[in-house]
Amino acid sequence: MSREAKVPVTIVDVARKAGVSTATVSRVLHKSPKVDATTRARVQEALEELGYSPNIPARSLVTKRTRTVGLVITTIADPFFADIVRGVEDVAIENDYGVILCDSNADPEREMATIRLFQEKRVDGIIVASSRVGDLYLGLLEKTKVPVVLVNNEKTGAYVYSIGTDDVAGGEMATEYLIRLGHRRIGYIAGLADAKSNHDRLTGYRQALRKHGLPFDSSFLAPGNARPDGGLSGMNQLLTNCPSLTAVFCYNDLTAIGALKALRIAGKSVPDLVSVMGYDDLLFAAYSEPPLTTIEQRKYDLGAIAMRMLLDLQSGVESVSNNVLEPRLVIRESCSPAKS
Amino acid sequence: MSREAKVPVTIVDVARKAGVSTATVSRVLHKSPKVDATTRARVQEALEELGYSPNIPARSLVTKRTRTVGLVITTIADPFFADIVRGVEDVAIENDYGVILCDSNADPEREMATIRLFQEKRVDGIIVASSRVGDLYLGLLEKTKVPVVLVNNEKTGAYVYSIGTDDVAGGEMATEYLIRLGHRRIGYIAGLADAKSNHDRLTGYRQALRKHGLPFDSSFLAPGNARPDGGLSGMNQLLTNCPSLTAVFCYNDLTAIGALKALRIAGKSVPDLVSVMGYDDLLFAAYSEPPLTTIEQRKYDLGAIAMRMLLDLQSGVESVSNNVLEPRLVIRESCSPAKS
DNA sequence: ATTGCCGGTGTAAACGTTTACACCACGACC
DNA sequence: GGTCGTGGTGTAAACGTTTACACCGGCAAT
Repeated sequence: MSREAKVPVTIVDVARKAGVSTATVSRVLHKSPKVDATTRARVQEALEELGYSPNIPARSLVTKRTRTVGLVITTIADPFFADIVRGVEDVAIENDYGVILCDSNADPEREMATIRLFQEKRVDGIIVASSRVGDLYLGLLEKTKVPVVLVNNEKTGAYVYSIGTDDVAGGEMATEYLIRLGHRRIGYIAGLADAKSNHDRLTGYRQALRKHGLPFDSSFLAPGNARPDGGLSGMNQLLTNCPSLTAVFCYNDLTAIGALKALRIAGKSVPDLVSVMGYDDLLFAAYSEPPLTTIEQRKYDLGAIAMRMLLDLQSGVESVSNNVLEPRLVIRESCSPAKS
Repeated sequence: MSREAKVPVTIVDVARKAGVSTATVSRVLHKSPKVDATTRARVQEALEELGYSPNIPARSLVTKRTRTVGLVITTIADPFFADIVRGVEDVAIENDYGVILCDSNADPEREMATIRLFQEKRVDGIIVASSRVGDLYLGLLEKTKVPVVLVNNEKTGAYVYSIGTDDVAGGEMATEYLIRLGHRRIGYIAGLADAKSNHDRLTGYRQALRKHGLPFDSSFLAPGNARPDGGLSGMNQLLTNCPSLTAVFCYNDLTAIGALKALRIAGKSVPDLVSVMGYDDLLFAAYSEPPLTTIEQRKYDLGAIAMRMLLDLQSGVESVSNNVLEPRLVIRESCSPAKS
């Protein structure tokens, strides 16, 4: 306003202006009770007038807290991770934390660069939603003691916590629904082979089969890559190898839209000739043709809870180390009773 | 290895171990040429053995550079922004920069919190891909002198630079293609009303109409929100108000998939009865039913270039202040010649 | 009236770097 | 044999905070 703010206003400028020491300024900044009301007011005013903005890096130097967390995900291009990011961020910003994002793209070199960056920036915690990587990080945290929370990838170890969806339950739920609809020959199009979530969903699938006395046939399995193109090629493979399939469970919704496209090209109508089940319940699942029956994960909550765990860890609250959220079946139109 | 690293290894630990001063250690860290080869080797070794990791916040205190940029986007849930984020990040990490991400969600309160956070963290630059917000930021940067680059939202001002797609060309290109296919009554489903990109695309649409001597009819315009639900309701409105439309240009692909769904529900087949044009060329545009004809934006490059501009600004290179990328028409199957 | 306590405040050290400046030894030049 | 670089190194101040500790003055208790 009247006062023209010199670019970097420091605590000593404020102190001088208010006629107090820097210690006192610092105290009012931290709402310490041990400062007289009138002094506080005077400082408050100086703060305003000068347009003071605390220098967090400087503060970090002495407090050893940066109010920053690192978040590494497989790829932001997958809307599933986008929602996780939203969750993390919302609770971070509520608590005046910043989030440094890195998508690893499953590139090991990139991952190492990310770790190094997080270390050098002295982040207060790390959230890893990149299932492939989990293991790599164990080394890091042993040394740096920075708390890590893993999303959808529980692991054990000191300073390691996790939050995830019960993917075996999800896989079972999906498969069981298909079985209930009368399907007997059900395929599975996989995600990234080394992802825990892929492994778990497949386990759920096999569990459901067993539970209903259905044989497991490994030729019903097709590889995928958690992306539409993988769903497309996986479905094509299934179509040529096992034309008798009447339903297919896809690792995720992205895979499913690829499968849908393959089916469309092959002229097999969905769900009349083959039923398609997704996983994740992404936004567009409701908009595909036909709308996708899928398993909902609480993506946003996965992120929000992960961040909250980190916050608790900061403040010394010892939170549970392994959290799991239940998946939920969302019925739309891509699955129908098997023709007998 | 043999040496057990004490958790926070500082430059003085290294100096002691190598028998040199901290200044020398700092010099080898920065590859200063003015250090003897044998000394350098000795320091190098100490560095390794101690597992030293520089403390960036501490460094920032003296250099006044944090190697961090702030990125604010409308919402990470829109894959368009996800790609921008990827672009920013890729070039950031290549240059050892960190990116603090914030999605504003078009919430003004949230936006202010974001700005404050960026300020306090003393970011070296800010990238704004949240068109609505641009203006808000002008105030901030006047004071802090931190360089800002705006994506798809050029503005003028000191310290403000921009990179964007030529949206009026894009809008014109889209509309013109429909006109060439013989369409005469073409609707437009809008995005966020106050977004520059929405305004520009609409301008392009009107320009194409005028160019081909077609009248502009404001009842052919429907509101949207840049999301599928807005596309759905916008299309429904068009369907009831102007049943004679044979084509519709959508603000973006997300809007288009909503429109596609509305059309499907109404039993109007695409593209036979009505042609649908999108914008952005998101990944799933190739997977929708029918595959979407759309205008491609170089989303990734938008982000990458923005980050590069910031980097140039840091190093004093005076880069051009207003960059624009050309859009491109991607023909798939959602548009066909008008039935006469 | 002395003592003790305590609310309120200031002093100064510490955090981990970078860097201007001073210094030293040594060889080259005159 | 001085003088002058000059390559290599160390010293110490600075960056903006927080916080342990000391200090002071006044009030209550004795």
